[in-house]
Amino acid sequence: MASIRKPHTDSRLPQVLDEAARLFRTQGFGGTSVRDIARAVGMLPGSLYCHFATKEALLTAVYIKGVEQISTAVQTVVARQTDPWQRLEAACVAHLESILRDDDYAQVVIRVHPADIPVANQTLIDLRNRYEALFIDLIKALPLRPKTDRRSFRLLLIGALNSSQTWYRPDGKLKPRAIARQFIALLRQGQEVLT
Amino acid sequence: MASIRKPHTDSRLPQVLDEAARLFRTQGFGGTSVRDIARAVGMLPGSLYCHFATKEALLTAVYIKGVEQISTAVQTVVARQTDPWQRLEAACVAHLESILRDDDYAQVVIRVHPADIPVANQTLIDLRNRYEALFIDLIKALPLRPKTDRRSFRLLLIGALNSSQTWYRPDGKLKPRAIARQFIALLRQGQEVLT
DNA sequence: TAACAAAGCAAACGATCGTTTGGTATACTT
DNA sequence: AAGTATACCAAACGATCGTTTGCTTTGTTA
Repeated sequence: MASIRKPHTDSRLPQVLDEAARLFRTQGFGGTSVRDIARAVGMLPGSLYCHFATKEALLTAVYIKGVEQISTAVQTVVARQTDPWQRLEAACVAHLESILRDDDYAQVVIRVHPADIPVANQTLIDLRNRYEALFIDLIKALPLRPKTDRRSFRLLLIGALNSSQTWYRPDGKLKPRAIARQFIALLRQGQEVLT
Repeated sequence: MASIRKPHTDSRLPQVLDEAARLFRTQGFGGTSVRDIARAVGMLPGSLYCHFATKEALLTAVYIKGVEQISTAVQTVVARQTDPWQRLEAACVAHLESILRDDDYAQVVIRVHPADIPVANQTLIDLRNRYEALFIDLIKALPLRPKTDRRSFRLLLIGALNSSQTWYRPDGKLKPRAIARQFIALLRQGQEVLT
């Protein structure tokens, strides 16, 4: 029988994750050294390795929490809607608010590209896909024209949403809600029944 | 009067650019060392600095060539079409073929994010924008519904196109032509006049 | 043909990187 | 109360990084 020990109550692991997420988001993975993270928390660089075997393992932990949090955010707002299009738009709003404004962890998931982290590449891709699977279901429920390729629809929408990180400015005109509304409108009006 | 001297004919500058583009594309900017590039060309690391003051300056040179080449590719195919929608679709096909298949330089422009290169950030953004301006004109010529926000239209489309680099597989079903056709179809049918 | 400048070699510099090792204090378990 | 594992400190290791310096070769210009 394996007995489970409680960890020390004074562990600074949560703060390590928070600062890592904040720094990875602002400076990228390669642009952030383990010394940066340690300094932000107020500990020594080597101490980080009590919690993580490698820098990539720390990134993976941030990634996991990011996927969890954005998944929760999306599912929460989706549950409040019944109409398929409104559910999708609500998902897009929550997605954008997470990766543009609210959530350092979620921002890392989009900002840090798996292709740039060879040793954790497939792990990070799997985590991304686990989240994007939510959109597969949302789009499956959409009343689209016959012969519409739902995969293309999803790749178009998610690609556009994630790319907003490159041009979004907090002081700009387009806020997350407006972006989602515009994108969904452009896609939705193509699916309306011709009368 | 400034006299112009021809550079040495045996300069390996072109090969340096080629190998840099190839390595930046496959391994990213941070994942490629100047030693990697020098070794690929067959010269010593320090010799690169006869041509470039910094590693970022080398990246910028690759970026410039990438923007030039993809601009040329797009403008060439666009010129063959007259219908606004066909012009846009032709542009998307050329864009995708460049960044997914044909052009190491163009791939670097999309693959390497300005946000990850602080010292050249604005320069790289400006180069990207110079290219994307082509799409502003193409979209301006589109017969869209009244009140359609053309900026959102452009951000949606270009974001989706560029994101294809993260999921595109050369042996997959969706080739560049098909991706462009699908994306344009999804956007175009929303603009058709209701009868 | 003499002078000059570009291209590259050879070797190293200083800095920074991720990580390791060994010791210590503390909190939890039994 | 004794034992044990966790969390962190302190200090350093080895590797790799972008870059610099001084010299040599070579092609171009005048």
